[in-house]
Amino acid sequence: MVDPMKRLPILPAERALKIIAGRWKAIILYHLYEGPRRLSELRKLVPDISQKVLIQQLREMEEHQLVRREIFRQVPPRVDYSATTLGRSLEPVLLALCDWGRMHAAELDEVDRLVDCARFERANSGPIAKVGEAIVSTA
Amino acid sequence: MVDPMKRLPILPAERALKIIAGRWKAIILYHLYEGPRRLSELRKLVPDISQKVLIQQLREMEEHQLVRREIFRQVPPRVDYSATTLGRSLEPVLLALCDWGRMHAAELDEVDRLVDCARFERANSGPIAKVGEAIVSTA
DNA sequence: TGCCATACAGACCAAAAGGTAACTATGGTC
DNA sequence: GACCATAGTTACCTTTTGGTCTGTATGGCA
Repeated sequence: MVDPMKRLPILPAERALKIIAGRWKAIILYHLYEGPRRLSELRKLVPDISQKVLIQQLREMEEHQLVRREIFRQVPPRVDYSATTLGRSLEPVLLALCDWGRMHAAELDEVDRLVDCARFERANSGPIAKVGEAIVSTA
Repeated sequence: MVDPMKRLPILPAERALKIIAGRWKAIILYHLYEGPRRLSELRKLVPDISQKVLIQQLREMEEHQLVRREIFRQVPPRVDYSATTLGRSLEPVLLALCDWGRMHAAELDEVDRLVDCARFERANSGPIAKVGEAIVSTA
């Protein structure tokens, strides 16, 4: 049995990082913000992730209460994953990370390599702000 | 030789996470925000990190241009590390992470275990906001 | 009876990240 | 010549994370 809820870091910023820094968590959350999704749907939405890891990441997020898991007893089985309030509260933070990531790429002249993070970048889609300008999108 | 500047993720949010999610990067940056620091000083400020890993993290941040390294040819040698503009631009993001981490701990009733992140939490030191309220400290 | 779909679990492996401890280099001081 | 301090490097090991592939349970359907 895996230690349930093994202690998170005591420094808040590290705690937050530990919770969201999983290889696929941001993308998964991003899809869950649009509404509940079944495992099979998520697999299609994030095709590069293996099923085991997908479930792993979902379980960790469930443990940290970012995600809710609902089971419908049917055959074949149906399970819905959705973002909790706590999970949704992460959206502005992810948005800030996204903005900063874009800016960082701009500074290093690598914007071309970047892909849009659709919803995450709503705010400023124009020319990317450089260091002097606004950094966190004032929610 | 380690691959210099191996490609960062194409999704901005993931890129940002990759850059700042190192085990000690947030704390190191936090100390560099106060001014330039020598390696020996950082070692005292962050006693739990080993010298090898400290240097590793600094080098990665240098590569990503969050940190500047200045060498003064003296005996014994002197090397100063300081936050670049790009590094400083991360402060509001770390602040947002810190706030969210505090809130997350509050929701899970684990505030007691938390340690203050001094500068990172300047804004609201009063009772920690719960989910409904402001999440990102409006910089 | 065998096949389908869904949602898992488990064995096993590989790479990355983090950590320990010992070694190098420089040139001053005792 | 031995020792000091600073700022590294190196070999080696452990843990964590991510990944592949195969197996399982359920009950409907042909």
